[in-house]
Amino acid sequence: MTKRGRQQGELEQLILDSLWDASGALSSQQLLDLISPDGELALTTVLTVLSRLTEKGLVTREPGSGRSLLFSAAQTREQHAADLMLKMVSGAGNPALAFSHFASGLSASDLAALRKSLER
Amino acid sequence: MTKRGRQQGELEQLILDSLWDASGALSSQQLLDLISPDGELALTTVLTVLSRLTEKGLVTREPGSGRSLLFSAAQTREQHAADLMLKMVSGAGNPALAFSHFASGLSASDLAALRKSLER
DNA sequence: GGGTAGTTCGACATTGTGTAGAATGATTCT
DNA sequence: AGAATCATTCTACACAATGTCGAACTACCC
Repeated sequence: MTKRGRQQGELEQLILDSLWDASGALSSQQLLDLISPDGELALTTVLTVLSRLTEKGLVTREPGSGRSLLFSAAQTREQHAADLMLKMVSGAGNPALAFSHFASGLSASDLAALRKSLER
Repeated sequence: MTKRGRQQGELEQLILDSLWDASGALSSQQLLDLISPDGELALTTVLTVLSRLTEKGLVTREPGSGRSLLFSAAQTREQHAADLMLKMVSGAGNPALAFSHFASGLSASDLAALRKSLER
């Protein structure tokens, strides 16, 4: 067997979600306040995860005021979800069949949204 | 941090794929022959992975001839892919937006298949 | 120039996966 | 029945990804 392919951790996901929910870019300290208001986590923990997410290309960094950095998600939450869905399709065998299962699992409103997005 | 919810390893995927490609249920030995015709892997390796996949609910086992067991995938490849896609949708934030990204990433033929599967 | 806020480095624990030898248990052969 | 056989389960170890930080480092501000 050769080597592996990635995972998605819980804290990584939490941080990504926080970045997506935020209006703009956030500092590490702001992230910490959002994720762990009770001071459960250390700031360095957040920073470590942020650098790992950056390595994976999921987060970007830009200089903020002074010595600090501002972090933001590299893609929107929706683009990210869509990318993952597309990856599933490639490994789905018979896409037409997969789509029909997929469609039957969608809620009525999601189904309507999907139809609409295909209209153009 | 509390507990996790995992992903998919390489050998696990290979075994799932073999089960999906097979016409019917397979014995551990048949699986081994498919996956590692050169005898690179040990039979116990395959069995360990099979029991992990069974724990995850991805593989089912039934009694075969004699002492042996027959393994098969719990769902079709397409159902599995669809389930994963549906899970993405729930975490996608704005599904309508996710769908439009998704649609623009599909090939023409996949797009046609998706449209058709929504027609009823 | 020294203090400080914020980052990077290095470290250690936990868990998931790959890998397989040893132990167990059922089937069959004589 | 007792022995030989052979598939499964148990136990174990290695390695990578992730969670978690303390310590060291460094740029900025006064």
